[in-house]
Amino acid sequence: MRKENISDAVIRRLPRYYRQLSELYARGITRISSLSLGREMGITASQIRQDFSCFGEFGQQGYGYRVKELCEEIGRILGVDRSHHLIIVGAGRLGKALLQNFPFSQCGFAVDAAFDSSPAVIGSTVNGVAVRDMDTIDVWIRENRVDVVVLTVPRNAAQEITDRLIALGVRGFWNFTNMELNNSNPDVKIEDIHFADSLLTLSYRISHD
Amino acid sequence: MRKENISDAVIRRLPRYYRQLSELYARGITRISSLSLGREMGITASQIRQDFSCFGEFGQQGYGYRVKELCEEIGRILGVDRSHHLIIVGAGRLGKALLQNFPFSQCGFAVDAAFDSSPAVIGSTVNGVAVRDMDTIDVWIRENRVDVVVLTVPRNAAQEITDRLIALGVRGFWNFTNMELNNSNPDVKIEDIHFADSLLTLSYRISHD
DNA sequence: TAGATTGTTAATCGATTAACAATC
DNA sequence: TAGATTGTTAATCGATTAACAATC
Repeated sequence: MRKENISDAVIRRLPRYYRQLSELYARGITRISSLSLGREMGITASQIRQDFSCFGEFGQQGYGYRVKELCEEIGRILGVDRSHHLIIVGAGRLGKALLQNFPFSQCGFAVDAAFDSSPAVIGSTVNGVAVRDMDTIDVWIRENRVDVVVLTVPRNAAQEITDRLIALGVRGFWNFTNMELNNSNPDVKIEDIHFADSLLTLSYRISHD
Repeated sequence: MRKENISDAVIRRLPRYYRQLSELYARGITRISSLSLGREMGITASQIRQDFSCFGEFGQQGYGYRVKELCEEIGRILGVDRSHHLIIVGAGRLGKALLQNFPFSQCGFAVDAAFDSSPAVIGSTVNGVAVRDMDTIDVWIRENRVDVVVLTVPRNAAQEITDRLIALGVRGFWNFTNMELNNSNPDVKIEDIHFADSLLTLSYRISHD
């Protein structure tokens, strides 16, 4: 039974399913049951079937799921096939490291440009992506499709730049600034990467039990 | 009422409380009620009081919480005051970027060394930290305290290196390899940073609703 | 003292798990 | 056909919220 409202917990499991199924496919495995997929991932077969059933009926009774088809299906649900357009705002060390290392295209994202306000990097090219003057971002966004902005600017500039980009119509932010960004517009989606929170969680777990 | 078993959901909120309280303290605010803290963070006062009560009684009826004390208390719970010892395994772009940018000391971690197997980086120093030969890591771990290993090695080497480090007694891993690491030892704590999962979650949310 | 706000118990809500009829 | 495994409904479990006596 397809649902209209998918819970956050389910959504956050989708990339894991996608990753696991891609690996199974790479290993040459063509079919899998919820039971064995669950064993590999450390979750119950029940949960897997519940999760998938939010989006449709992808399996066959008595057989299981076809790995390739299910993987593609989940990819479509995640939007991997949509070739979203993305720009990087802040071409410091972190911005550059992402440009050089992160497989944006595998996630369905085309990196169209990077922006920075430092003359030291403006005009340079990182991994085939031109670094442009931050002052020209307004024009650029009006003339180009931008689905997601990767925020790798300094903490203190983060909120101001975000407000400006939202006003220009940007609706997706991948936030590396370690700042909790304020935003009242429900159409704006912000996904935070909080390195410190992650490390502190680990710190807690090695300090206790 | 102090609890023995703290849920994962609570633990993952602790760094957020810590961050928020640090900011309040920096702003010069000395006291806060669960109600106003909740407003700032977008969670209910009830949840805040429940969360804190897992660890002790930090507030005063009719008054609220002293920001400085509560912040320090949560810091202690997270282990920020313990000066944990950490090494970086894999001094490629990502490892270097973390060394240069991440405030390990603010999280209570001392970075004692980095390791890599490439002669191009062995012997160099990144942000004051020496990059050593991966072949010498066994000896090093035996002679030095290592609470956490930051894993920034290539995907295909990740599992093998992890197994080796676990055998050497390492119990905490901050995993940037984008691999699901297998581990059967319940004392070993692994905290994953899955960039791709995060971006795909964002992709889903901008593609739907 | 009166007002405010805690810590905690009880009620609600939502997510996970179990069970099973449907069917490949 | 018999066995396997799905999709879905019902039961359970856990986490969040509400309520309130205790008390600063």
